[in-house]
This record gives sequence, C-alpha cells and structure tokens, in this order.
Amino acid sequence: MPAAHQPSPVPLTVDRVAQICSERGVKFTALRRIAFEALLEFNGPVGAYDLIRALQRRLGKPVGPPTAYRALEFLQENGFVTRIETRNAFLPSTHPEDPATGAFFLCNHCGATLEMDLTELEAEFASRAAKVGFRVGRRVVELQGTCADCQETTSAAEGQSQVVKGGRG
Amino acid sequence: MPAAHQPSPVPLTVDRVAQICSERGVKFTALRRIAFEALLEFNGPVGAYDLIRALQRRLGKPVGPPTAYRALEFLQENGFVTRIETRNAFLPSTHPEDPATGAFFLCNHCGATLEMDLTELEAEFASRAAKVGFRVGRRVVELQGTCADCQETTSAAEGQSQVVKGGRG
DNA sequence: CAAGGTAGGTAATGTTATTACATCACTCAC
DNA sequence: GTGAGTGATGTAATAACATTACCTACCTTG
Ligand SMILES: [Zn+2]
Ligand SMILES: [Zn+2]
Ligand SMILES: [Zn+2]
Ligand SMILES: [Zn+2]
Repeated sequence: MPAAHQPSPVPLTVDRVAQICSERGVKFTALRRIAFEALLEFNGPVGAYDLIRALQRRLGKPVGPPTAYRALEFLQENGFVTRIETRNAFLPSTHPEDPATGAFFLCNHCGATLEMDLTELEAEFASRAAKVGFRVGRRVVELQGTCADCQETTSAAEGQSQVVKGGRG
Repeated sequence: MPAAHQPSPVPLTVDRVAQICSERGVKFTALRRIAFEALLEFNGPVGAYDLIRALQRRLGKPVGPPTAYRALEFLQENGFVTRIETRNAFLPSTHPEDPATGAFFLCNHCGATLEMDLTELEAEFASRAAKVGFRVGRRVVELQGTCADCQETTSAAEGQSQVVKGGRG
C-alpha cells in the first residue's frame, strides 16, 4: 500500500492566513490559529474529533465540540479550510481566494486527496444552472476511486499489515 | 417560501425496481420494497432516521438502524437510491442503469433537489483523472444554492411562517 | 434432514454535529 | 473609568448519523 499524497499545490501557511485575515478585517484569534496549525500538521483530511484531540493536546485543557466546530466554521467561511463531504473531514485549502472552486480526487485505498482545478468545468455548471434558473453557491465535487500509486501496487501488496495513511483511513 | 421541486425526470416505480431486481437475480425482499416505497413518498431526500420511523409505522414494530441501513445499502448498490452527501440523506434515483452519472442542484432555502445529467462533463473528469493516473469510481457532484422559485420570492416572503418542504428543511 | 448462505432482528456503541446557556474580553459611548 | 454592547470562547447536554457484534430465521441444495 503506497503512501498518501499531499495535495499538489503548496499549502497555505499560517502567516499567509494571518495576512489575509488582517486585510479582510476578521480576527485570526489564538484558537483559530492553533486550529489551523493543527490541521496543517495532519497532512490530509482531519475529522472534527481528531481536531478536538489535537487542540486539547496543544492547549493542555479540555476542548468541547462547539469550540472546534466554530473554529472550523470560521476557517471555512474564509476559504482557509475545505470540508470533504464524503469523509466528514476538513482539509486546509490551497487557494483562499476562490473557495468554491476546488474539486477532489479521493483515493478509497490510501486516503490520498488530490485537488484539481475546476475552472474549465464552471462554464458547464453555470450554463446548466442558468437553464433551470438556479443560482449556485458552494460546489462540492468529489471523485472517489483509486490513485495511481494504489493501482500499481494493489495486487502485490494486498493482505499485509493494516496501515492507515493520509489522515483518514 | 416556494414549494420544493421534484427531480424533473419521472421517478422510478416499485414495479420497475422489482423487474430490474428480477433481471439481475437479486432479491427485492418485502423490507427492501417497503423501504423503497417509503422513500418515494417523502418527495425529497430522506434522512436514515426518518426512514427508520417510516418503516416502524409501516411494519408496526421496532426497526433498528442496521435494518434501515442495510436496505439503503442494497438500494444504493443497485442504483435505485442515491445518497446526497451534503444532506446525509437518501433520494430515489431516476436512472438505475447509470448510477454514477447524476449530479444535483440543492436549494438551501426550500430543500428542493434538481438532478442534472453529467454525461457531458464525464469526458472532462476522465481527462483530468487520466492526467494524474486516477481511476474514478463514484462521483459526487452537489451544487448548493438557491432555486428559481426561491429567488423570485426571497425578498417578499421572508420572515413569515416556518414551513419545511422537500423532505429535508 | 444437515450444511451453508443470505437476510433480518437486537443491543450496544461509535462518530459527527448542534443547542442552549454561561462567561470572558474587547470596544465604544458616556 | 464605567457600563453597555458585541463577538469569541467554555461547558453540559443532547441530537443526529452510522457501525459493530452477535444472534435468529429462512431458504437452498445436496
Ligand atoms: Zn498514494
Ligand atoms: Zn491511493
Ligand atoms: Zn422551489
Ligand atoms: Zn428553493
């Protein structure tokens, strides 16, 4: 079983997020910063309760679900984090400027997440939306399947030790 | 607030499902049939626990989550039901022959679900997948926003009685 | 009828997310 | 400075969604 991939583009840094927040006049509080740092360290989609545990470790005190969910809500609203719907998990974004634009290949085998650009598809979505008078907000495009690495090694490596990678197995 | 739409194509009937099951040599048991009938009556995406309650009413006895989830699993595997990921809900399909092909407009306001055909987009998905060596299985495409009806009436009708339509408000 | 397989019943538990309310911290009149 | 008002966080409880494990019923087939 191959290792999980990173999303190909460079991930957002904490400093960049801080800068954008300042430009937008929204508050990048300590909690929100720590939550974002924690998400970055996972190298893959992170479940809300994994984040809660990470926050507890970092803060040295109990952290309730609402605390984590509120931080995630802020990060999502500002395009710093994308929710992966089919995994109930959260992934740091690579492009906070156009939050609704991402789409993902998700490997069912190793958990890899591979982001692709949707710009070329948007015209198609828009024309279909226009036909029925629908105004599109958030776009969720998640294509599940098998990544290149996992296809190469599927037959040979099957049935060995259970290793979970990519943040969510 | 306007009424929720049906998906535009004609919904699958119980008879048609029975026929397909028979052709495929899979068992359309009483429970599975009743579950499918219940889903049809909701006129929109149905949460698993709403289905459980519907089954309990119809069967006059307690129904545990596994019973409902197993029926849903069967119906999904055979393309009779589609899971709406962003709603944690289940919707009877209109085209059991090509289960991976659908995409949905989902109105955040009234809960309407509007299915669109994705065939033209598949080439685009395929070419992107090919570029990175990804083999695509299940496709999830859900575009959230505001349906035509809700756009017309948003400003005028706001702030009145809370009416929930379309199965999931 | 015995063996094996598929479907369904039941209890318990796991996982994800929200509600409601209390508290804290900062800002801005006054 | 003080006290409202506001946005952010803390806490407890609960809701909503989903799975595991195990058992029982039934059907098929040799
Ligand atoms: Zn990989
Ligand atoms: Zn993989
Ligand atoms: Zn409508
Ligand atoms: Zn609507």
